[in-house]
Amino acid sequence: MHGYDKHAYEPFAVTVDLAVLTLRAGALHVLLVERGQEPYAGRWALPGGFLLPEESAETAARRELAEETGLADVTGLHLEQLRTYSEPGRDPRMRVVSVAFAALLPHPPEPRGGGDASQARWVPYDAAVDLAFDHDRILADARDRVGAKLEYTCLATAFCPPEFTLGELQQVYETVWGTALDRPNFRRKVLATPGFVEAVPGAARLTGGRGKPAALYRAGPATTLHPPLLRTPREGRPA
Amino acid sequence: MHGYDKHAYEPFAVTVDLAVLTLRAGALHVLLVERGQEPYAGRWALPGGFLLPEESAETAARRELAEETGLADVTGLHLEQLRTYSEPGRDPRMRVVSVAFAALLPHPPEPRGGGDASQARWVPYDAAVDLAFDHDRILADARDRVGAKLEYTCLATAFCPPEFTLGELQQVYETVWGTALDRPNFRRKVLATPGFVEAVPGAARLTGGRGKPAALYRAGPATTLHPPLLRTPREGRPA
DNA sequence: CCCCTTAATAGTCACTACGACTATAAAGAG
DNA sequence: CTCTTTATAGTCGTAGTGACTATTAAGGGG
Repeated sequence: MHGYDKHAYEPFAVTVDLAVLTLRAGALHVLLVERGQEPYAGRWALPGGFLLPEESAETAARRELAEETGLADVTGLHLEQLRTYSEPGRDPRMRVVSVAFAALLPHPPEPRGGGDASQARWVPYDAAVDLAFDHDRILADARDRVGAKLEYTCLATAFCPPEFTLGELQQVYETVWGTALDRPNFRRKVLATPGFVEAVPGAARLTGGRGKPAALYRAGPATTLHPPLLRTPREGRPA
Repeated sequence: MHGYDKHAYEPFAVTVDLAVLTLRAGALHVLLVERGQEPYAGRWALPGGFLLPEESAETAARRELAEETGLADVTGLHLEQLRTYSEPGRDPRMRVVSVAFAALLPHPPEPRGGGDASQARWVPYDAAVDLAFDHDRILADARDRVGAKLEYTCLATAFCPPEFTLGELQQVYETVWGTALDRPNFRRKVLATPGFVEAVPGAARLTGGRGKPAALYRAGPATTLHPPLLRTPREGRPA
């Protein structure tokens, strides 16, 4: 362990891969880049790249996101380590160990290609298939993780702008989980959880024109939900 | 991204570190090895070591566990990736990225030193301080993760032998969480969760001699708890 | 042998959380 | 003005659970 004598020290390439998720027009989207070179040239992939000698995986993840997509200094970016993929053969060129991240952001700007990516684009989650490397699996793992964390953390606000309506917050849950939620019950639950959201006094937003204006809320100081907001097996009514 | 042109490919050493947890005499213990060489020679550390070229991190974790501690082919070992630690400078010798695992096992055998470890030993969790590298942090993260997963998964049975009493299962929760639970309520909850445990027909075990013999149970097919078994802020009565 | 202790198991009660639902309020469209 | 849409308020019944009390089945000490 941690010694040179017993096992030869073998060098590995270490990369980061990012599953950047957001909500656009009520649908879950993921940020993909088109690969400019072999292997998998022309195929879509998650943004990512090699770790530099003097940076942590978290730092590298932010740098790569900025470089490849032009999403520099995004406000409200939630970055979270997913897991590390280390199966031999996952990169046909060489031995690569990749630290995968899930990133959530609100109000996504339009990305541009850059770095090694010929272009970058938001792609609906369901259309993001047949990706390069094992990125299909990483993306699925990211969605699973995010869906699970919605249950017992306040993560959902990471998909929302600084001020949002409860309807928008509910849309986050409905979109990620793929289920419909009862609006009064959702509202009761969120407001009953101390620190989840805070009312913005006197503010309201017209919801796309029609209907009663909704009150605005900000994310509160809480990070976990006690008790959790469970996604029950059979919930909601048809949308 | 994943190209050679833009960034130089920098080699890293990749290791695995294991936080192997078990219950001994009603207390949480962690498996530690004494380092045989610099850096941190003589200090206690989590078992672990370098990844070999043709193995995944999971494979390496099992191999290192066997090599360094003599715990070869342990039955009922639960191995789970925790996260990857990649801060520069976490190893004074060189740039090392480490994939950390949490491992749970029942009825631990007495380990022996081996490999690069001069000795291996079960250490009570609270006594496992001042470890080498950033292993204090990894160990704390492992305990947090296990404690959280007890709430919404059937992980607790991984600490128990194949057949166990509900009292033993409750001890797992109480020990990891550090709280006392009400026995009748715990029982009601566990038995009401389909697939958590299955009764072993006609079997009972004398519980240390005194008291009514307890019925024996096996782990059931379920993996998640719906609804979860929450550790509430103020729970239980003084032990 | 009886009674005490210990631990497992059974059952009660009240309160909370929540799913399902109805009702009201406030906006725009026609 | 009325219809539609969306937000918000409130009601009702039930499942889950915290806090208990009661009973059962073992060993130990007199």
